[in-house]
Amino acid sequence: MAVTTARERTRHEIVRQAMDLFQAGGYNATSLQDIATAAGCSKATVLYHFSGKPAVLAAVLEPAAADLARLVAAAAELPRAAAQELAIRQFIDLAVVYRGVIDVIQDVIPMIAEMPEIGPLVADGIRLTEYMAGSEDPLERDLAKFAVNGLLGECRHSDQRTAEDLRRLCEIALRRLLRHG
Amino acid sequence: MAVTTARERTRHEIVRQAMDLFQAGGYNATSLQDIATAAGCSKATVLYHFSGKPAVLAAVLEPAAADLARLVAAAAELPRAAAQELAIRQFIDLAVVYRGVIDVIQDVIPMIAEMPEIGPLVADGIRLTEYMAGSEDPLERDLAKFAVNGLLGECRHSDQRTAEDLRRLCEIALRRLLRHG
DNA sequence: GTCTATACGAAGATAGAC
DNA sequence: GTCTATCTTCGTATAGAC
Repeated sequence: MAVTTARERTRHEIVRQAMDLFQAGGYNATSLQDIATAAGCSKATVLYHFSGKPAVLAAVLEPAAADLARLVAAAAELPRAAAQELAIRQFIDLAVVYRGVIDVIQDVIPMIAEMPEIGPLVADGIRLTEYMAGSEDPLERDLAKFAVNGLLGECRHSDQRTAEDLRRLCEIALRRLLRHG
Repeated sequence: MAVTTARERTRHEIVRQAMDLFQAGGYNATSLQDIATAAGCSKATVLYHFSGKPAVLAAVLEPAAADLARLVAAAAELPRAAAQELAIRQFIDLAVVYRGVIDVIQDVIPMIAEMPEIGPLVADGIRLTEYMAGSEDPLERDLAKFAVNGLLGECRHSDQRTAEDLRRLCEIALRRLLRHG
């Protein structure tokens, strides 16, 4: 698919500009008009390519969502202890790589229930916390969710922290919080 | 002050209804019209009593903000180890008592920078994490923030968990994350 | 002082011309 | 496929009734 249609070019440019705007100013503070202006088209054009603002968000999150889905699928093939090991290690990798995207997600958590477009991402996220817990004990599961919430918070304004600092902090926090069972 | 003026009654009713609506549907999803209708007055009346929607939020958060300010002031009087002890124990108490309010705060974190009305609350929250860290080591401070972020997340949809479960989870998580130094 | 009525600009979204 | 024009609802502002 080296052929790039006009449709694909416009779509891609909208997603690219939306990503930058979401990261710089947050999802809610970015209007469709802002995105349209940055992409060099009209608001109506954005809404021709995407069914609404949430659909633009879903397109921005898509690469991270795909990697997360791959991780969850891989963990499903493993025995519990190995799945926990994989989930923890890979989750930190994903968090570091996609920390800008996670910063965007923060903005949006309160409205997740009203955005079916990113439902699969959320479902995979929950499944990941279950693998990270490494147990069906409700307390361990809550601690895993606690860990993920803490990590999400650390990705806020993630441009003010180096990738190495973030990785080190995540490793220590997850080691302290999890696998005490 | 047993005398309740009409002014105070209207104001109080607006705050009470706003609290319920914010908790049920979130701050962003609740319009001034919703609040006015629930309180049995017009949108303009809400804006007569409060300078804008953020001011309504500040009034809703005020009791929690006052208790947090008292806690921070008390911690400031103590030596570091005692302040850490107090901060951790009391923070859990506040989180359990005000878990509904914390649920509301979640909705609003992304826009905190543009809401000077709740600036003092935020400043006290940051100071509290410093006491909870019990050290000026940047890593311990980040872990304390990590702990607070995790706890905020656990207060989401807090009506689906008993106060005892929440308290137990918080105590375990904070014990694991903090005072390892 | 307390409140209603009305109006404004910007938001997300839709309809229809080109 | 992209545009302009339009709709509704939001937060906000103000003029004036009682």
